[in-house]
Amino acid sequence: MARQALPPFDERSNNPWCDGLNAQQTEAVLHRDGPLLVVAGPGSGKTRVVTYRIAQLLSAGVRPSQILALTFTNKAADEMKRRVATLVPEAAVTIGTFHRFCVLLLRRYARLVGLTETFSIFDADDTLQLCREILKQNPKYSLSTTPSELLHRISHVKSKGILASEFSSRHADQGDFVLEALYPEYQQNLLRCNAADFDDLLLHVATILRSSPDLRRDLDSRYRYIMVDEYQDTNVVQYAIVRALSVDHPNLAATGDPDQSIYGWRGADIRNILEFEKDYPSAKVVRLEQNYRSTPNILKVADGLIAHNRFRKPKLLFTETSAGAPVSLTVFQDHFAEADGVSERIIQTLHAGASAREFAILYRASHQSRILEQSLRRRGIPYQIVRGTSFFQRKEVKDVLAYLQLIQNERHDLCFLRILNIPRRGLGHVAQRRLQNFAEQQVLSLLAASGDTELHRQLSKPAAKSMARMHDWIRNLQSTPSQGVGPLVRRIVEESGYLDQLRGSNVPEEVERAENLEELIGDAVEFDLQHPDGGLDGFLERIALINDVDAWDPTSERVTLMTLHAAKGLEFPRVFVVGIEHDLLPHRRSQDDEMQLEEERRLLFVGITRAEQELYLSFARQRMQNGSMRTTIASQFLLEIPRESVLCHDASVSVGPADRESFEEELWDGHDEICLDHDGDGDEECAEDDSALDTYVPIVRPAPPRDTEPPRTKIEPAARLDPPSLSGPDRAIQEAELRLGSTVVHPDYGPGKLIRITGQPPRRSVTVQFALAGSAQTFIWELSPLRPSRAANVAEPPDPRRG
DNA sequence: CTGAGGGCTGTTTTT
DNA sequence: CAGCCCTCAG
Repeated sequence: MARQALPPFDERSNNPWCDGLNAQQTEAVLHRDGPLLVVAGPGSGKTRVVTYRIAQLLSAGVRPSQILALTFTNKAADEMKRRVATLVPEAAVTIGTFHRFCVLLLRRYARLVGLTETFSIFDADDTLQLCREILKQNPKYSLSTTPSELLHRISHVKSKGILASEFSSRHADQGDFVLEALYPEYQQNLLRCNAADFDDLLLHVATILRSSPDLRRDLDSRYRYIMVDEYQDTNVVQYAIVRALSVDHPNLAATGDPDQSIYGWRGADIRNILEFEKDYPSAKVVRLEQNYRSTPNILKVADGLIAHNRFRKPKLLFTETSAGAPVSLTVFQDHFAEADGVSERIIQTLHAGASAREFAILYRASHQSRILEQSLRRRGIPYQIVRGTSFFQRKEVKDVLAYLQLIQNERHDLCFLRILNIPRRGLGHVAQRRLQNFAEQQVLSLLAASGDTELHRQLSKPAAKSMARMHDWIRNLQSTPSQGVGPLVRRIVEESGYLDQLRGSNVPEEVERAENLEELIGDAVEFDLQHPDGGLDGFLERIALINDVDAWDPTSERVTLMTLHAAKGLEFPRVFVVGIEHDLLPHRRSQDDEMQLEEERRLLFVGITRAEQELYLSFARQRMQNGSMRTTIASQFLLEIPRESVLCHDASVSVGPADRESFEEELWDGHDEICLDHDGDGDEECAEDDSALDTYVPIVRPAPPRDTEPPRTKIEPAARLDPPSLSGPDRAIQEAELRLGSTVVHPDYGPGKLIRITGQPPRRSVTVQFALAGSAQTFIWELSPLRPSRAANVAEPPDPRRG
C-alpha cells in the first residue's frame, strides 16, 4: 500500500478545502493515508479540520460508508454531522458517539456475548437498582459497601477493560472480596435480564473484536478511515476498539488536547493520546496552536493557569486578535450575591445591546444551577439549562418507559418490578416476594413467572387474579402487531388505568404527572413521524443514549447554564465561571491526588477557553453546604492566573470600603513566588520538541517552595494550607523505601512498581504500575494503603499461603 | 396492602 | 438539605 505523497504546493492552494486554512490545518486536511494525530489547542479550528478532511477524502474518491467518525457526546456528533452536511450534502458517513456506534454493532452481534438483539440498555437508575437488589440478596456484604459505591467500583473496573470472569481470577487473592463476589453476580444479573449497562456497550464490543478475528478483519476493512475526536478522553476499552479497527487499514486520525482531558474519573486514559506515536510509529503529528476564538487576555489567563500543571508538555498558544477587555475576577459575599451579580451583569450587557444567547454560566457541580436559576428567573432573563434530570427521568415517564422496555425485552426484570404495582393493582411486598422466589426456583423471567398458575396458587385470591390479569394484558401488548410507538404508548397509559388514576387525583402534583404522560404520548407520535422505521428499539435507544445536552439549542435567545464538563467543545462570546472555591473547584474529592487536582485545573482551563470576548470569574466568601452557611476559601487556581490580565472587584460586604482596593493584594499578596515559580526553570519546559508526544509527560519539577510564614490575609489560599502531617513509626520506613522502580503492594490492586514520585514528604504523589491490573494509578503516598514490598519480582502475584 | 413519618446517609463530573 | 429506606399504624 503506497503512501500517497503530498500534493505539490500549487495544488494545495487550488484545493477548495484549503481556503482560509493555516499551514498546519492544511497539512491535516490533506493527509490521506496512514495514522494522523492532530494535537489541537482550544479554539484552534479542530472541528473544521476534521470536517474538511472528511470532505477532502470524499472528493478524493473514498466511499462515504468507509468513513467512521467517533465522538464522545451526541452534541459533538450532531455538530460534526451538520458541518459535514454543509460541505458534502447527503454523504452517508457514519458519525456518532462511541456508545451509539457500539450499540449498532452489538445489536447485530449480541449473540456472541450472550445477549439477544433486543437487549436493553440499563441506565444509571437501573444499574443502581440492580446493585441495591444484589446487596439485599447478599446481606453479608451490605455492611462493607453501599449500592452507589458498588456501582461506581464496578463501572471503574469495567472502564479498565476487566471482565467479570477475569476479575475473579486476577484478584482472587488480593483481598477485594466484595467486588470479587459481586461483580460477577452483577454481570450475571445483567445477562439474565438480557441487558447491558453503558460500560458493557463498549466492553462487549471490545470483547467481540478480540475473540472473533474474522469479524474484526471485516469491520477493519469496512471502516477504512476512522476519526476519533477528543482522543485524550478515550479509556482503554475505547482504545482497544479503535485499535482493533485500524490494524489492516491504519488510517486512524485522532484529534485531541491533553490539556482538555477531564474525564479521568470515568477511566479516560491520557496515555492513549500520549503514546499514539508508539502505537502507530508512522504517524504524522500536526499541531494546531493558533487560537481563533479568544482574546489575548483570556488566552493569557488560560495559559497561565494550565502552566501550573506539572504533568504536561507546555504548548504554545497564540492568537492574532486584539487584546480585548481584561478578565474580570469578582468576590461576592455569598452564593446568592454571586448569582445576583451575574444576573445584574447580564442585564446591563443586554441593555447595551447584547443578546442572551451570547452568555454562558458555567459551574462545577450541577446543583449550583438552582440558585442561579432563581436569580435569573426573578429578573426575567430567559435561560436554558443543561441539567441532569430530564423529562425522561421523571417517575411517571420512567414508569411508562418500563412497560415499553418490558415489551421489547421480556427478561427486563427490573422493569417488571417497577410496574408490578403501577398503577396500583393490589400487588404489594408479599406478592412481589412470592413472585421473585418462584421465578428464582423455576428459572423464569418475572414476566413469565407472573403468568404461571402454580404461582397463582401460592398467592391470595385477589392477588392471583390481579397478577394473571396483568400478565395477560402485557402478553397481549407484546403480540399486537406494531402500529408505531405512539399508539402503543397511548394504549399502555390508557388501558393500564395509570392516566385515569393520576387524572382523578386531587393532588396537583399528580395532575401534572398526567400531563407529562400526555406529553410522552406526543413525543412518541412525533418519533413515529420522524423515524418511520425507528420502531420500539429505536425509540428506547434514543432515550437511553441521548441526554439533555442534546436538547440544548444554541440558537435560542437564552442564557445557557451548564456544568464545566458539559461545556467542552462549545464557545460563547461572554462566559461566567462561578464558584471558584477550594473544595468546589478543585472539588473536595480531587484534592488528595495530584493527578486529580491537575484534572480540576484542566476543567477550569476548559471553562476559561470557552470564552471569546468576555470572561468573568467569581467566587463567594460564604456558601451553603449541607444546609448551613460556611465560609469558603478562595481556590488556589485563582492565585495561578496572571495578575496583570485580570481586573479584581470586591463585591462582598464583609470588607469595608477602605479595604476594597486591597482585595487584589488579599488574594495575591505574598504569593508571587508561587505564581512565578514556573518561570524559573523555563528553558527546559519550553524547549521546542516537535517530534515525540511522549515527552508531554512527565516533566517532573521540584515542588513549588512552600511558605513557612503564616498568611497575612483573610482569604486563605488553599495552596498554603498545610497538609496533614504524617505521624507514627511508619514514617522512617516509608521514606527509606520510596525509590523509583521499587515494589509496593496495594490491598486491592496487588503489587506494582513505582514509576513516578513527585512532591515532598508530607504529601508525596506516587504513580504505581500494577502488575496484575495492568494499569497505573496515582496516590498520595502518605494517605494511601500502599506498603513497601520485599518481593523483587512484581510479575508474580504474591503467594497468599506465604503471606 | 397502603401511606405517612422518622431516621439515616451522602454529597462531582456523564455515555 | 434531600432522598431513600424502613417501620409502624390503619
